[in-house]
Amino acid sequence: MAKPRSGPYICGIDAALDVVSGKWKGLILWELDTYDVRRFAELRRGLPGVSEKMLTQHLREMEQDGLVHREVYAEVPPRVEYSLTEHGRSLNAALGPLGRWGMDRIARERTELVEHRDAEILPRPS
Amino acid sequence: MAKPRSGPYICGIDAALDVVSGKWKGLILWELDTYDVRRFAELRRGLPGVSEKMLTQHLREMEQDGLVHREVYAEVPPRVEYSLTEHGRSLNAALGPLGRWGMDRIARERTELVEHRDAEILPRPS
DNA sequence: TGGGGTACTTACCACAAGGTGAGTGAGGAA
DNA sequence: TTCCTCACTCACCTTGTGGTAAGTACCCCA
Repeated sequence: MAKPRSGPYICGIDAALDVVSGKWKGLILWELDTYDVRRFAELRRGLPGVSEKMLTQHLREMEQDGLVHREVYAEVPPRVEYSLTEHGRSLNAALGPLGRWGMDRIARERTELVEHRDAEILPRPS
Repeated sequence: MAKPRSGPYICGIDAALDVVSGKWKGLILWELDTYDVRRFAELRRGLPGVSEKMLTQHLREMEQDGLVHREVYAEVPPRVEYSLTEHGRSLNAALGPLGRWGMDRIARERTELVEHRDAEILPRPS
C-alpha cells in the first residue's frame, strides 16, 4: 500500500490535489501529454533531478488512480511504455487554467524581482 | 523564513501547485471565496480539525504569495479580517475546472466502491 | 474570582515525503 | 572483461510538514 487515500473529501479541489500533489506528478502529466507515449528512461531524462525511486513510485500511484496506463513488453532488454488514460487527459485539461494562472504568477514574480533589482541599483537618482 | 520558494519553475502547473499545496489552503481559498471576509476564529471554525499554528502559517504564506489580504484592527479584543485579493480570486477561478474534475473523481470512486460491495454481497445469484 | 474569547507565538515531537546508493539479470558495446 | 542500458527494488537517512500543548495580554461576563 503506497498511500492510504484520505477517505471522504471535503470538496473537489481536495480530491484533485490529492492526485496531483507529489513533487513530480505535474511534470509527468505534462510530459505524457506532450509526448503521448514515453518509456521509463525517457521520462527520467525528461524530469531532470528525479530519482528512479520517486519516478516509479509516482507512476504506480498515478496508475492506481487511473491516470496513466502502463504497458509492459516481455522483451530483453525490458520495455515499459507509459501513456495517459482518458481520465489522465481530462485531468490535464482541467489543469489548463491553473497552468495559465501559474505562468502569470511567474511573469508577475519576475517583474517584481526586476523592480526590486532596479530599486537596489538605482536607489536615488542623483 | 517560512518557505524557500523553489526558485525557477519548470512550468505553470509547478508555480500554481507550489501556492496551493498545503493541507488546508484549498479549503481556506474556498472559505474566503464563499464568505468574502472572514475573521481568524471564523476560519478556524470553518476548517474543522485545523490547528491554530497551521492556520496562521498558511495564512501568512498566502499573504506573502499575494493571495489573501490581512486587515488588522487595533482593537481590544484584537480583530483581524482576511479576504481574497484579486490574484486569490483569479486563482480560485482557475481552480474551478480542477474542482469539477475532482467531483467527478469522487463520484467515480463511489460507484466503483458500490460495484465492489455489490460484487461481495451478491457473488453468485442463486 | 474564574472562565471564556481574541489572535496569535513558541517549543517540541511524530510521521511522511523524498533523496542516496546499492543490487538485480540479461544483452550489447568497447 | 568491464562497463553500460533497461526498469526497476530495497534499505537507510534526511528533510519537511503538520500536530500538541503551553504561554501571551487584554477584555467581558457571571
